[in-house]
Amino acid sequence: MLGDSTNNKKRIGRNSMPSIPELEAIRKAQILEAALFTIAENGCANVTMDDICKAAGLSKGGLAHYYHSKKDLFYAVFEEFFDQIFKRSRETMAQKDDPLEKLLSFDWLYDRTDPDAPLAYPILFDFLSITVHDDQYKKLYHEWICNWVVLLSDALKQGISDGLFPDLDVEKTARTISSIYNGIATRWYLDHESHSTEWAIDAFKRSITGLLYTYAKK
Amino acid sequence: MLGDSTNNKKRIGRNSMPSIPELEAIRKAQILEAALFTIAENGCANVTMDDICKAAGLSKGGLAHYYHSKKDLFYAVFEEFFDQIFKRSRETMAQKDDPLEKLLSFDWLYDRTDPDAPLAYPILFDFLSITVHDDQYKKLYHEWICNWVVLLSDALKQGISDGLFPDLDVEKTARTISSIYNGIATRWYLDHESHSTEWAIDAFKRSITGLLYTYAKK
Amino acid sequence: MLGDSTNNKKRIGRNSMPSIPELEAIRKAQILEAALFTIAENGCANVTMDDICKAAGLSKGGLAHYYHSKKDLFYAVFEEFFDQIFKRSRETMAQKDDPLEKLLSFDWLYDRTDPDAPLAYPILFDFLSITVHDDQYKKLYHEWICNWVVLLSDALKQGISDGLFPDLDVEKTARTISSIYNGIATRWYLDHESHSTEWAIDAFKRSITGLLYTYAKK
Amino acid sequence: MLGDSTNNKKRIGRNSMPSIPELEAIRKAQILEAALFTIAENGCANVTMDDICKAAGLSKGGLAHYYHSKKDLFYAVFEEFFDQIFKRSRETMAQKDDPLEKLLSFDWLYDRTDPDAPLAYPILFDFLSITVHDDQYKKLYHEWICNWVVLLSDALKQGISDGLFPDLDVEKTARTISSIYNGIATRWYLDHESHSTEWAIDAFKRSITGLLYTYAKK
DNA sequence: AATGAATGAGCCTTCATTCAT
DNA sequence: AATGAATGAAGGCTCATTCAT
Repeated sequence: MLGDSTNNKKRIGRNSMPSIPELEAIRKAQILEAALFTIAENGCANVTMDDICKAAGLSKGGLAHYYHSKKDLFYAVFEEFFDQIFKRSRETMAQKDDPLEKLLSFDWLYDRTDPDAPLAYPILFDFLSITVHDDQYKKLYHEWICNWVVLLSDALKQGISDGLFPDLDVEKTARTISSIYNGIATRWYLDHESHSTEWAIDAFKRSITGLLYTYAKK
Repeated sequence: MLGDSTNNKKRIGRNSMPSIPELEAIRKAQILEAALFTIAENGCANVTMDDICKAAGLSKGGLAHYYHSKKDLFYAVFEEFFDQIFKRSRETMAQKDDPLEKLLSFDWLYDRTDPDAPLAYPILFDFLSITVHDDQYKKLYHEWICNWVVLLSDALKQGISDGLFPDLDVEKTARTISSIYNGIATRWYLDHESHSTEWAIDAFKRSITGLLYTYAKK
Repeated sequence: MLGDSTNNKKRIGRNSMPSIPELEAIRKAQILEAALFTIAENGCANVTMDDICKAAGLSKGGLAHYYHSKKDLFYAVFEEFFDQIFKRSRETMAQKDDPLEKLLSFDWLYDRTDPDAPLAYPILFDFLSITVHDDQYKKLYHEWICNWVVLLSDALKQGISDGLFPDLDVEKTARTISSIYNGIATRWYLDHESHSTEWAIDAFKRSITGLLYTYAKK
Repeated sequence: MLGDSTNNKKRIGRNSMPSIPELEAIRKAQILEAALFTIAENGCANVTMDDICKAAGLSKGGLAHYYHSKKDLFYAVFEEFFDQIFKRSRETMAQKDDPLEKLLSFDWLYDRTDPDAPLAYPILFDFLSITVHDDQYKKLYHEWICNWVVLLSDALKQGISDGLFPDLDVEKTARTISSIYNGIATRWYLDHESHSTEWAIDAFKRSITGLLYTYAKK
């Protein structure tokens, strides 16, 4: 999960330093987590380094010791975010055997009670709005999509070889499936009033099952 | 189109303006258009009031006379943006007679040579990232989606009564169609390298035609 | 004189604005003067923009309106400083008719009661220490020296044509004279305890009169 | 020479150091030398303690162990600098027998290929600009000048007793000579474009020989 | 209606110094 | 003796907003 610590507001005293060698990794993880929460809650545009310092229990200088600029830190947050989201996606998918169930295994992201939802969506929309004007972010987006397409492609290939799916254009299908997922997710998250979780899951299933046959090569 | 003036950067001489009461409307339109262009180019986070003043050919005080705060101005920009996008969508759809063609008439938004593309996408992503944290924006988003769903629903209803589409749940289908459109558009715009216009149009068509039958009531 | 205003600490009220068109020049002069005093008193290294704001009776933003960065402002201060010092030097020299007296007319700079002394020396030493590491400053230094050499050369030429000085290498002599002046001035200002004004004036005169004959071409 | 070590940037292994009481002297010398180089290269205003730590191959804490504040360290650097410069001056002068040659023996400081030049001048100008506002520095300057005047006075006295120089006011002459040297050196270093080494040496010789007779007591 | 000078809060960043280990 | 993590004050700069003209 994205925010796994139980005490993310605790001030870091000079005494509580865990031995030494992993300190940097530990601190960076603390900072990233604090930043993730803070950004998710308030939006990139409204988050100050001070906010993150407070959330991380560090002073300005302490934070600067690990991340040298706001830009660096934010980018690291997004990298970490995609890592974790992708990790969870892969794990969730791996728990299913049936190829179709694998494709549909992302519906945990349509779950408002899931602890990742209030983090993932705000982060994602901030990410996209930055990406429009930033090539480094564009590259990260591209890589994330690639990873995801590979994941979906594997499930599709398995379905084809199992004879469950028709012979279809795997990559294109995977890209379309993931796009649809994103489209429905956006709507579900931002206009909850008109888009229930049931609608989202249902729409996703219908779209995907429909697609499998439209993309059939013959 | 979103930016319709032909001389968007020209400084406006004070003398050549009509001293009539419509001056306010004229000035507000000038400002909105200038702001729209400026935001689209640089992103909300990077746009200053000064930037917009320059683009609008007005001074700080002049702009303040019409929009009393940055927040007000930006909200007005987004309102205007959705108005114009929706207007164009409706007009484009009205040019088609066939219900299916109506549903597919949005593919002008997958056209990189369309002058609206470099405006609409940046504005949209900025809008979404603000919406996450702002209820006023959430309301505007909701209304925009409603309008769009009505538009699509009309086409769907016509298709059903014409016997071209099966009897399906009109509203849900409309919501799903518009979500899919958004999902594909996001991908197409932000990862052009891997998502061609051909893919986008094709994916959109396949998804929609597939959907029409999955949503059939029986 | 370098600091000519009588009330350089007065706060600038919004009411006291003198008409309009020369406002920028007036403000810039106020700021430069305030900065000059502040730097002279505390040294570049210890002066903050806030100090200068206070001295100039302006807010941070007000100052930024006229000088966009500390670097810009400081450079402008040094430019102004050299302008004024040179202007005074030229005027003082012009008051003498005799060529030798012209060469010696700089002794006003060995006058501790002269209001320029406590400004000029601190500014000069700060300038030189920056110049070591800054090519833009080197250029300004070069130009200043050029101007001064021209001034001295004119006096030397007059002395030669009047038959008062031997035929000598004018430029080299001028450069040496000005260097000697600087050397003595430095000593006089920074080690007053051991270098009286009388010593300075006397040393300067002896050096110059001695020089006139060593530089004779024959 | 000012920077005498051959491996000025090499990191110092802790093990290879003698654990004897002279360690402190060794460390202090390392630090001073590193600081001298760093300040000369970048200027006091631009040098951080970190820069010096890196140059000295020590950590922040390690440096703090020997010099308790930046101010302390910098002052020690300037003390050391004057010591070394003076030492070299005295040795160079001692190599000459003729009193006039002794007076002129400083021309090694007009040598751009001399390894001390790029250190001595930057350090000197930084020193002077600090001295303006600091009484401790003023005292150091005063002492340095005293030492130098003594050195020159000895040569002058020898010249008088040898009958080579007229009977002149020794101290005043010494002060003037050293001032002239400084004046020419400043010019030579900071405006190389217009002041060649030949000019500097020549101007220095002419000034001094001229002086010897103007300062004659009768 | 329009200008733009002026404000001042707020932000990111730097850096000398401290201190537990 | 030496490290380097952490502090926190301070500084330069930005920018939305105000207001006299």
